[in-house]
Amino acid sequence: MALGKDYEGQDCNLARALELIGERWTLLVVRDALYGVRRFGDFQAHLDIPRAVLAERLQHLVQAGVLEKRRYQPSPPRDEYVLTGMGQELWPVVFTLSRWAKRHLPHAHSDRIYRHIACGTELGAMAVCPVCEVAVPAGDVEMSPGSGTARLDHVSRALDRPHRLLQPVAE
Amino acid sequence: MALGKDYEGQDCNLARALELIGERWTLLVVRDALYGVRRFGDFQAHLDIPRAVLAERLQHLVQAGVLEKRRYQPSPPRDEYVLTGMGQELWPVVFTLSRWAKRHLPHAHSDRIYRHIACGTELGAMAVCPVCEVAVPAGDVEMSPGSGTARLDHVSRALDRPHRLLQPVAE
DNA sequence: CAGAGCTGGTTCGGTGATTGAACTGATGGT
DNA sequence: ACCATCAGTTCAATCACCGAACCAGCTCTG
Repeated sequence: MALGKDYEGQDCNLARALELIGERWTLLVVRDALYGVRRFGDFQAHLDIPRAVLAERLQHLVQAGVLEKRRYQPSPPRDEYVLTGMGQELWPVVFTLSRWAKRHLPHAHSDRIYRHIACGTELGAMAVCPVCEVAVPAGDVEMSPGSGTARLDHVSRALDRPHRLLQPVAE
Repeated sequence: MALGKDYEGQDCNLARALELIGERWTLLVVRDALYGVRRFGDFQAHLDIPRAVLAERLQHLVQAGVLEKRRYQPSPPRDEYVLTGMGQELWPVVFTLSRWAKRHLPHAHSDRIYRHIACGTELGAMAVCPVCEVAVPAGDVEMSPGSGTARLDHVSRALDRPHRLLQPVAE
């Protein structure tokens, strides 16, 4: 969002959360991270976001402890951004909101399907597996794309195959 | 946020949802509506939001079908904004995000407590009642304020007493 | 009946965030 | 030496947000 960025007067958990992940693009960055996107260029290609904004958002998320910046090769020095435990626990938020949109917003096409890997069942309300009756964490979820994407970048193509959440997208 | 407002390239439910409720203030308006705030002046007093922005957000939410504008007195003509079914189903989103903030963000004080009215149990993950084992809709939730608010407006004071969600705040 | 007050907005100039395009810098491949 | 890749940074123009002031319909009070 273009937000002035704080909600100072609101002494409320929700407002605190929104100061962090309520900024424009931020929750989509988290979603991509859940999908296994880790590199600056991959976020950029998939989200089509101005590089300056992406850099700023990643830095915020690292500062807040949602992402961790981690060197994956020494030379040339390259870093990747990986979700921390705290970041992974945003999965229910992302899932719940996405599910709401699917049920209530008209133009929500491209419905990806999320299954509990242990049993293959599609997740129900609140990211709970209706068979196992447990809340399924992101790492135990497989995503299969619904109708395929209209995007052509390499990240979108990689995500067009069934894919375990948090697993790095194949290059 | 100052958000540009669309995420055109993202053929994704989440992006659709964020185009609507991802704008600055919007989710706080929904939260207040869940708390039973209905009138323009009450939203304004409680959120401390510029009136122009509030007017625009309310209009968006009405257009999208999240809120309904309803005349509550003929003369002088006065309207109130009430959550539709679609709007009420944002409760799990609000609860999940609020709970995440409470668990993971440092300065999340003022933790309100949410109980299942039928049995008095505090809600667990995903807005599920741990005793009854059902997902509790907003109308069956009672909120009690945790540590009391720092705000002095009449809406905050009204919400400082235990209160059933969706029930209009007493004037 | 004049004037003040309440509710629910709209208008407006100034500030700050976002955008896209161009540029940098370190490194590696040929 | 030359080109390419990755991960950013810089910059001018645009857009959204901000707060304060203004407005309109109606009612209440003196």
